[in-house]
Amino acid sequence: MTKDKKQQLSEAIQHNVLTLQWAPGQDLDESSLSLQFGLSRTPLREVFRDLAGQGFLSQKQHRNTRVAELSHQTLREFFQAAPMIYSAIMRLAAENRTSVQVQQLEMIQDDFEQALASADGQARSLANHRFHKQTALMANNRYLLPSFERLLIDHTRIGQTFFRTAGPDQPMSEASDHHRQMIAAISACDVARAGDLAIEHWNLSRAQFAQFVMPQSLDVNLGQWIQGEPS
Amino acid sequence: MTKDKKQQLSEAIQHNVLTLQWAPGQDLDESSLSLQFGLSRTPLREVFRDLAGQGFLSQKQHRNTRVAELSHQTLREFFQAAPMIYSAIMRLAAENRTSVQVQQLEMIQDDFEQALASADGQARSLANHRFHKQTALMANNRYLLPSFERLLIDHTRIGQTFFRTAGPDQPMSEASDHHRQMIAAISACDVARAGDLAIEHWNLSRAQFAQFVMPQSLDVNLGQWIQGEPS
DNA sequence: ATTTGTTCATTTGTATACAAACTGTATTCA
DNA sequence: TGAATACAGTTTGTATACAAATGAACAAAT
Repeated sequence: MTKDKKQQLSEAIQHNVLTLQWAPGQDLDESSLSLQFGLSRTPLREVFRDLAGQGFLSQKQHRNTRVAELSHQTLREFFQAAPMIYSAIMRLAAENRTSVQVQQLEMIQDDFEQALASADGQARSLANHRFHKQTALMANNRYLLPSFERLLIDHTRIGQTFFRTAGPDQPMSEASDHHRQMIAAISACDVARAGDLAIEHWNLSRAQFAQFVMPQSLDVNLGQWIQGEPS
Repeated sequence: MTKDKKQQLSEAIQHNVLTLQWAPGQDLDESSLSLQFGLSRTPLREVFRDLAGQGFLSQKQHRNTRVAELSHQTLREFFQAAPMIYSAIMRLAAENRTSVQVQQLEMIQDDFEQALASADGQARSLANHRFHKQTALMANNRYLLPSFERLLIDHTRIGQTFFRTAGPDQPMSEASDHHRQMIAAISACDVARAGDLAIEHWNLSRAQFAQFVMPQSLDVNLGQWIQGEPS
């Protein structure tokens, strides 16, 4: 049972984008990818279009498809939207979750803790991604989902540095504690508590961002400077 | 300068979906549409995919593309998400707007008032759609935008009945007043006031929904009953 | 009489050839 | 030398032919 090739391609792209193996703004080549995945350009372009719609890639007329940019302006918009959406998703998850979904979330959290124990930054980060994606599934709201997923994509990309660098110590285990408390709140349908936890968890992330992102954001500005200067 | 055919097609589809000329759940035929618009199936399918990603259409593997459904469950999710997103967009619009955008919004509002004066329900509804879409542009946040646009699509579809039925009297002029006050708040960068107005405006909509939508929602349930019964 | 299986027509999905648009290089002219 | 332009090569966009999947009609069997 070889899984759908388009699905495989889509997941591979998502993986490469989320883990920063493909850098923000990086160009993608249709023909080489279609060769690599044994697909013709038509279905490949459909996958590109889907992923562009979801915020993984970005497309412009007659220009090559790129990995979605991650600029200074992007970060600003991110901070404006994230706390509200995260807490809303968490509240709705507590309200609408099914018990099966709670069990799945617990399994995902087990994976996350295992990943934390390992030294593999990508595994940690992706497990964290899956955890939050599952909460969004539990919230079960088609209107909020697209915004949340876009936030999560960039949150995961920004968090790469953090998950790669940090050991299995303080802030990591704090995040994991939050996850456990979230599961408890969601499981108990405690809407208010779930919302509060989202904010608390978010504040932890914000601290990480301040530490790890700002240098990168500086790099971006530097790049613009260099481009603007005479050679 | 004949505009891009794909663009034309996309706008035509959006129009038909928003005005309910194409009913929720209605099947679309690729070959007939591609004939009609003088496009081959390849670019047509790309437009379908885009619009499905934006929430106008819905697609499933090996099944024909349909107009996005509008079910009882959808409405429930709509009411859970709309107040929060609407007020957030309005607050951000007040924060981030440019003066050019304010001028554009005023022009759109003029169109809206003209449409109200006319008897054309579609024109009213679409003008209202454009007004709110412009506020979303002013909010200038790529994360919130997709959720807001999805909400607006279904808001406009649900509102069709209302805009078609009502005369140019009480609730209509109240909505228009709200728009004017929103423009003032946004123009003055009064973030809190803009957020409050969004809620107020939304409550007006909610009242309309209670009046006009519930019968439709009953129809849906009825349809399910009939299907479940032996003939 | 209802269910199960098979066939065929229709529709969706993919490959490929071709057309249009863009990018970089070289050449021309001031 | 420098700007503008024309050309070539590469990449994106479209048309079309073909393959795969689905659903409806009909036959067979329990």
